[in-house]
Amino acid sequence: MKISQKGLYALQAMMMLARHHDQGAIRIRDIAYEEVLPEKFLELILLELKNARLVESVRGAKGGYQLRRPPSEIHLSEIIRLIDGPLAPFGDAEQLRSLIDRDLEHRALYQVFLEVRNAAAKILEHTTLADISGENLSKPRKRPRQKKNERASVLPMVVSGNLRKGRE
Amino acid sequence: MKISQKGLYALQAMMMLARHHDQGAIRIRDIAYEEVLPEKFLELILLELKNARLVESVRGAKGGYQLRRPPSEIHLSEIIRLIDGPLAPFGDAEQLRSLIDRDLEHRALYQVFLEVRNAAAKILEHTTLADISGENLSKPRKRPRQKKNERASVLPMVVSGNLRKGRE
DNA sequence: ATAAAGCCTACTAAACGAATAGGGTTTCTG
DNA sequence: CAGAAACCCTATTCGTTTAGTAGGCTTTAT
Repeated sequence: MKISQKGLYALQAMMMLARHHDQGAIRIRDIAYEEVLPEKFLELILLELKNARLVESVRGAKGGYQLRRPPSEIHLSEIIRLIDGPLAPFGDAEQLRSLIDRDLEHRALYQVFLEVRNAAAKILEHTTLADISGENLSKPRKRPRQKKNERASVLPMVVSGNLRKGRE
Repeated sequence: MKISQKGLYALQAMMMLARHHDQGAIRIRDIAYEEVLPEKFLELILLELKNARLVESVRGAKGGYQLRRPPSEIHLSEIIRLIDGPLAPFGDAEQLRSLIDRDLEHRALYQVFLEVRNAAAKILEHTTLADISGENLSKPRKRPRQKKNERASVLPMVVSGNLRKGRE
């Protein structure tokens, strides 16, 4: 899966809405300004997010956008799938399963593709806006406590020694 | 990371060359025929694989292509990075690390992207052509034995109960 | 009434993806 | 040594996608 510029904008906008959750509707202009996104393009993205029922709009003067669910119940996978399509590196999961069944010659290759998509899904289907938007101001009633540097579960802290091999 | 049609062709061609490893050079036409790939397009791909020194060519009549290393020493990540670029879902690993350092607002998001890329890298940097090309005829001197259904390490056997949620 | 918002469709320029075309160069073989 | 058989390499094409921009329409607060 490739995340496009548009996909990144969508994620950033959603993070911003998560930060300002329970502050009522936020205007497109304010989101665009705060996140430094092209306003008209953002408008299209929010429209899409609204049609997918991830956000809701308030029309007319004093209108704007807000999340339809609490940040802790919106997974990154939902946003990414909506804007950039399936998580699999090639085709989608269903297609890969079918190829694994039918294309004996390349079965093992598609199996690897499916493994990659499952690894991505595992992460993105378990990470929510609450995990990444730095707004544990709302309901942080889980786990003992953590002074600063919250969301320790999501940030693997340096991710450890990394197989680096030239490019990438 | 998104694997393009071209990337898939490259992987298929390499798998084919792996199967016919130690049989000398194979003509483009034969690869194209056996794998059912557009011949002229495949030619470009092989040229690229040659320039990246993953394969070598024999020119003139009776010429063709062959792997430069044994299949067990060619990782899928090498082919994918060459043809389709970095494994990260957005930018590349280096860029993501830099964004994690510099963009405090979106730090956690980029961290998630990096996790996804690391998960993909872990799989693709550890899977070789030998693992997926079904040619354990060469040097199968590892692990006790396995009658049929070899390469058990690579095929997670159904991948277990899968978080399925509508699309993907 | 009017201004402030979101709604929605259309358009565009540039880049990318997937090929195709065709002549050039090298090498085997008779 | 003359073909023919291969790979070599650059250019071109055509359709799609990406990343926007434009602008009028509708709804609502004041």
